[in-house]
Amino acid sequence: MDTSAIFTQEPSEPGSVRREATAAILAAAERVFSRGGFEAARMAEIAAEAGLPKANLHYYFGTKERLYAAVLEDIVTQWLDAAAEWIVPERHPAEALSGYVRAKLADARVRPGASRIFAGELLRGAPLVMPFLRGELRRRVEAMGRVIESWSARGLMDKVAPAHLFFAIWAMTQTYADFDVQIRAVLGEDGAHEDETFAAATATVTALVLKGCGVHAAA
Amino acid sequence: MDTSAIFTQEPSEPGSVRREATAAILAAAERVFSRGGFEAARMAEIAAEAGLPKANLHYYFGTKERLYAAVLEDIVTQWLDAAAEWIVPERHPAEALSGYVRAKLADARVRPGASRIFAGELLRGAPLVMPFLRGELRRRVEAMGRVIESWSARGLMDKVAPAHLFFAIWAMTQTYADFDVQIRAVLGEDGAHEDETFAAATATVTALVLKGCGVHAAA
DNA sequence: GTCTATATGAAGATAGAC
DNA sequence: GTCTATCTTCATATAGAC
Repeated sequence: MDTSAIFTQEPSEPGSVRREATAAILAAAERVFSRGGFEAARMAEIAAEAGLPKANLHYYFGTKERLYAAVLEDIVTQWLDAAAEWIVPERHPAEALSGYVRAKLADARVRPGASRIFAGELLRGAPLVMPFLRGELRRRVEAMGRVIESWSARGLMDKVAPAHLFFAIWAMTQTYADFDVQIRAVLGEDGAHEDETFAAATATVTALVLKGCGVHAAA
Repeated sequence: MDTSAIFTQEPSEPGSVRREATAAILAAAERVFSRGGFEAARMAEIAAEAGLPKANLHYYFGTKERLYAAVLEDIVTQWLDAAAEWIVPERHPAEALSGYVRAKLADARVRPGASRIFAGELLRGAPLVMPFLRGELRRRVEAMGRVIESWSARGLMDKVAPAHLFFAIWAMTQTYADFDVQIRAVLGEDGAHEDETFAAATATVTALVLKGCGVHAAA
């Protein structure tokens, strides 16, 4: 073991302890909140997973609700990027929609907890994310809706109700994270067939969206 | 007011008080559990909505968990009937799938609380409905899957992964109950355009399913 | 800045009168 | 069978030593 790092180490960059602690707390909180939502989560459990005393959580975040809000903020921020990357007028709808579906399904698989926390927040009536839903999300859906309409106008796909198409895509993809337990139970999974399940899900959802919207194969 | 009913009334049919009380408790419990799931629900709140003292809930149902289980049982029982009515080999898939989608969307609109309670239970990891998922539901999906495959074999629709098709249908329809708050926020609803929203949802989901599965119009 | 030990309040459950 | 009053438990939050 190289112990020289002790000597070459910076004399504690300001906020480095804070940054590591808050990062550990946020990661632990995402895991715990994803299991049973806000109410079921216990501050003591989050503290234990973060490897810190319970009092530190209150020191850094004040209340349970503010910690939960910080986790939600994290999730929502990353949420919008995938859509902005794929749903752009320059792409052909075949590429855009299949790419978006694939990205959403991959995210549901890699980071199911984030989707579940968001789902739980909506089920509760969205007390905390309501401003986001009515503001930023609504504007994004309107903008993406105009992209869809431009594709329809160019004859690249059928006319559809754009917002409802997004509701459908979100529902079909996020169900693999949110209701994962149901899917495993019905398919009788022991975890061994994960790759086939993912492939079948991708094929099914992509086909429903592309053929369902009458998207012509890209030239 | 006709007070003669006091005299003509039966001398209290056995169990009628019990039946009315348990029905009131179950109805109140479904409303309260649908708002924030098991953990967030308060026995005092259910009692208040049922118009009964809190102790009566414990008298009739023992614990909060058993009351919750009774509500879930109610929901799950009604759950399977719609599927059994529509997904049968005698029907043409165009009629069967569109009828099933319409029934699920109508249910999501009329009884959104039931869908939300089930969603919350799945999000928690399905501690109580797991036996149902692995047993009855799994068998039903397998049976309905054979119906789908028979339609494909007869050339009435494309070959699809039947279980994933059902996951997609459930997701797209139940999202209108579970994430109702998000849909209203994005569409900017004040409750005035409910009928148009329902019509657009039905049209969009039906088109995605029928065209997505390559179902030919019924002869 | 960090953590132990404790206060405070709330919710599920029950004892016991009616 | 019904309900009031109370017990018990436990989770959030904080006070105060280090």
